[in-house]
Amino acid sequence: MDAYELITRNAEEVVTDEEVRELAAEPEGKRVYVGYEPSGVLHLGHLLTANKLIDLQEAGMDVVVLLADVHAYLNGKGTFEEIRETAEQMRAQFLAYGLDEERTEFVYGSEYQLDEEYALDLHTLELATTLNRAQRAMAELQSGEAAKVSHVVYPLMQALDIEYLDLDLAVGGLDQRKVHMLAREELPELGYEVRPCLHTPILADLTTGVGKMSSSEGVTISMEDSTEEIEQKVNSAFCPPTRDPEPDEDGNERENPVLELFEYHVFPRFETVTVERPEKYGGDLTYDGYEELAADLESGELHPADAKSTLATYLDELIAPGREKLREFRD
RNA sequence: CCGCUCUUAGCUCAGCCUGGUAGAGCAGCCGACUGUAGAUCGGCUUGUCCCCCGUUCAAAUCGGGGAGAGCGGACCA
Repeated sequence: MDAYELITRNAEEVVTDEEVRELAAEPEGKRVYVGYEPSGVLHLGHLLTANKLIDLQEAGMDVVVLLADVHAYLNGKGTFEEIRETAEQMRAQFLAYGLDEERTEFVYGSEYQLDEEYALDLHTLELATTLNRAQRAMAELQSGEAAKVSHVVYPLMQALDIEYLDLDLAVGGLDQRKVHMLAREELPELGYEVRPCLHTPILADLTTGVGKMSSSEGVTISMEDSTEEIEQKVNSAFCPPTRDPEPDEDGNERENPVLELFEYHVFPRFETVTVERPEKYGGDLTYDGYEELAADLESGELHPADAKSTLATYLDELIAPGREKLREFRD
């Protein structure tokens, strides 16, 4: 797989393709980042961008993981001390998951976001950005929460981070799109360079296949799940024998979350996938890629129940090391 | 600074006027049917009624005080 392919595989979009191709031509030493608001436990959403970071490391790039403690503070996530604690746990889980410790730089936002120069740039950005624009870019509010000034400052800081971390590429879930577009538009106004960005898909909700999987509602598989919990959650997932399910009664688009997890979590990390199946149902199956597996699910060759038990096994293997780390923190 | 409104199950809310310690829908859980899930059918669970004080035999309900949230006005002009 060449660098460009490695960098862009499983990406929902890159902005712009030309700029990313340029990076791919000479990936060695380029700095890329994802910012995470510290939370104690990583879930599959976090791990999706982590998969991309692993790809980028493999392509030769240097990875910066921003542990966004100031952002968490702005979002009302507690005191700095509490946020630090969860950030440390997060860091340990990322390393356990498979980020290369040698090529990963973990940075706390507070290391530079409180500097005078940063603050002045932030105010310049505030001056240049309409409330409406900032509001559209800000992170989703929890239901019932009222928008605060902190919430609109939040995305502006994300934009500045791209400059201050001296990055060549910004990575995030598709929900970060508006922030990145804001950054591309406003950074030049401050005399800074425009950087390309890359967005991963947003996984569908496990039980319904609708919308996005989130930790605040619905079912999420996370680093703290036991083998049994993973089996149980995967087994209760929505899984019609198709990769393109019909919309639900309310007309909402639905995905097949089981296939999504194979595509975005299992196959990127495993060369081959073996489905263990009783002789009664045809015996074991082996897949080298997502397409074959998806095709077999659609044709009926692979039954959803077997797909699920296999998925649970592989997810458990991915999660086990992080689960171990979390246990250490809690003892 | 002033005024108005709201606070009841995980969520959205009804009940309050005319006191008798609580309900609906959705969600959730369990079972049936499917070799998964969903859909369908059957069953079940859930509460410091925001807090404190008072009136009363009895307060979610009436009175007083307080807290939190939302909205509006005024000031700046």
